[in-house]
Amino acid sequence: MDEDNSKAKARNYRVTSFDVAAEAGVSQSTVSRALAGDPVVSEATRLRVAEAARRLNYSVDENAARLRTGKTGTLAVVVICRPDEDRKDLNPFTYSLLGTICAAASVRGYETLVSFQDGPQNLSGRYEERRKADGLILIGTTQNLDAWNYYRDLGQSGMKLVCWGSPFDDLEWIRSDNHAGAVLATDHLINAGFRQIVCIGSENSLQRQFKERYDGYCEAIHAAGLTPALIEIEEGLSREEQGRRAVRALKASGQPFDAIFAVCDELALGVLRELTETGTRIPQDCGLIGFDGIRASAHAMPPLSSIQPDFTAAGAMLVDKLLAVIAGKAHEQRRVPVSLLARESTRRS
Amino acid sequence: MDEDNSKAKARNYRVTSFDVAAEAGVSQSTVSRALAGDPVVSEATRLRVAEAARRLNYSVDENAARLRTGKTGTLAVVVICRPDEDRKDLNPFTYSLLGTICAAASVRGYETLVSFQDGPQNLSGRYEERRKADGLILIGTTQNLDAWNYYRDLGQSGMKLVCWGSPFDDLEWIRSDNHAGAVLATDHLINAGFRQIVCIGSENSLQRQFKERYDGYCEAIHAAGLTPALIEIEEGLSREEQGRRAVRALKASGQPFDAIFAVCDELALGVLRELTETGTRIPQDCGLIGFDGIRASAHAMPPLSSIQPDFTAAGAMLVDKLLAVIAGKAHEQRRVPVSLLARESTRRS
DNA sequence: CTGAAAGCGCTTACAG
DNA sequence: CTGAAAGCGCTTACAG
Repeated sequence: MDEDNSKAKARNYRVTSFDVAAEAGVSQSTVSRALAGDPVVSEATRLRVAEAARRLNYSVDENAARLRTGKTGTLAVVVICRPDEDRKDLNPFTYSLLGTICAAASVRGYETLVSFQDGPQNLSGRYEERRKADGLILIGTTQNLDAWNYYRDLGQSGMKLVCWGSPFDDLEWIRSDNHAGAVLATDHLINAGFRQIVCIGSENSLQRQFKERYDGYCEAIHAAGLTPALIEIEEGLSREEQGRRAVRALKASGQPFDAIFAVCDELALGVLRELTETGTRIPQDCGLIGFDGIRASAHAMPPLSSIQPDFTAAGAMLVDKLLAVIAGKAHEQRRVPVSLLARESTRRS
Repeated sequence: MDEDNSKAKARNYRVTSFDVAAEAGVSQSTVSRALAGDPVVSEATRLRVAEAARRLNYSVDENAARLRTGKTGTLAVVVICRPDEDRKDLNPFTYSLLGTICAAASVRGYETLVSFQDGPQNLSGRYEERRKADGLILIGTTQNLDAWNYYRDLGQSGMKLVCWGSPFDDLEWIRSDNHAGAVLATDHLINAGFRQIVCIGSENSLQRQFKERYDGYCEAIHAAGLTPALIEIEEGLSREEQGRRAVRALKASGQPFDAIFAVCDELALGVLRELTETGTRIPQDCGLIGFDGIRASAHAMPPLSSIQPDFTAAGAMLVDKLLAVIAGKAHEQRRVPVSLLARESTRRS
């Protein structure tokens, strides 16, 4: 501890560009230009400065640079949580997206300031005003409407903001190609030989993607000359519980079914559990496919077929759209391509 | 788009503390003090300034404040990935930890700068030098040794750094109470009536926690008058594949077993899959418990018993230890408490 | 309790 | 190609 203290004191003096300038025998402005890679400085000088900086273990103070340039080189990522939700229990889909956003930002030379927000005392998106970030990416649950209204207002007032799957059309958004994905899922069931395919999902949810997926399902069902059927999920429950209850409602309805398309994986996991526990075997008695491609669906028994968005593309598109908004340019891309993950739960033997 | 442009131009002029000063009829220094809540300013003045700031929609430019104070109010969180690993496929345990770290930092008034790092071109922890963060929290896989060596060097050279489950003792670390957790898991199996309990794990892995868990297992086994047995996992594979192969090795060995303690959940999921596919029923033919409490284990069929660290405590301890390191204070806590998640995979009926 | 002034460490016109 | 100087927007001794 004591040695550390003396070390800490030695580090208290900060090496600045003036020190490097003295060391290299040039002016401070030249140091700044050389280190920034300004092509106007001669190669010889650039090397001399770089060498001096290395010797002194110098790094640019990016706070000072930012103050001068007005740019932060940082993007804020806000993850909206349910008010009562533990931070560790977030939807894994959200976490995957967070990972690819940070990766995409990094590749483009930006840092990412991440925060998890839920209640009103917790909502704060004024990163631009406080000069902490150049713009903001919003992801997370659509079920926290207060939070989305807060950010909608900020978006209206000119804040640079893009989001994943917004419940509102007046924000800049990116989403999975839900329609195409639902067609893919439904066609997959049809091709496997299933005929009485029920959709467990919603026409009215704030989750716009649920409606989009239901529409895609209907289109594929009609194209095959079959009849669509929807079990609407109950609001205000966990996805797993919604899935369980939808199965009970389906069974109680007497409606015949040989396969289920659940509009998200967490729903599908509840469906799977309820069916299995009540003696319906997957896929022998009932085929099942979800949507989102979360890891848990691969670990389910049997492994659950799903539709997976290209997460890497999703992160890149969110970052690129935000950078376009910041630059005041147009950015038309909105839909992330999806693909089929065919696993055992849809294998008709 | 055109309306937005004019708006953007109008916002181009930045409101500063001087503008607020003029509006409130006080000096700029008073504005700074009033907004910082300095108790020396009179209540009347403070209110007048706050009102003026609100009218002008003013926010402190935190870059400027930081330049002046030398503090960033930011903690860097670096997630170490495997070099070949997709950002979206990270261990869910890591993501849960990331969530609770960000939450704990936020409660303590700090922002979190998050980055995912893998290869050498990608490693950069010099947040302090560049004045981007006051310190760094390191989490993620222990399997990327290059990355850990890089950060070990930074830690040695005085950087403020704490990590989760370091492979090195000379860094400041926090870990689950692995010994107690393993005892909990093993006693749980013993109490359920299992007697031939095999551990699938490692004595030599860089993952120190694997050894700690194995030791806890041995202690509980010996205390019950039973005989321990370890199947050592093979290096360089995915955890799931390691689990599968360990089961094959176990079966090939002819060693009798009626339960398995897998030292992490991802391993346990591979074990579960291999056993189920080869006709061994869980828990009727073999009990199974993992460690880490990841979500996928709850969704497995049957749901997998596990040992769960208190993630909220883990995030808080990491942040508190880092803040202690930054302040030059001692912080003794290192072990995160764990608890048993008893599910079907250990239910002996 | 309040104000005038210095200075944090850069970048970037402006000269040469 | 390089240097001297201004200034980004704050906080905080120093006076009063």
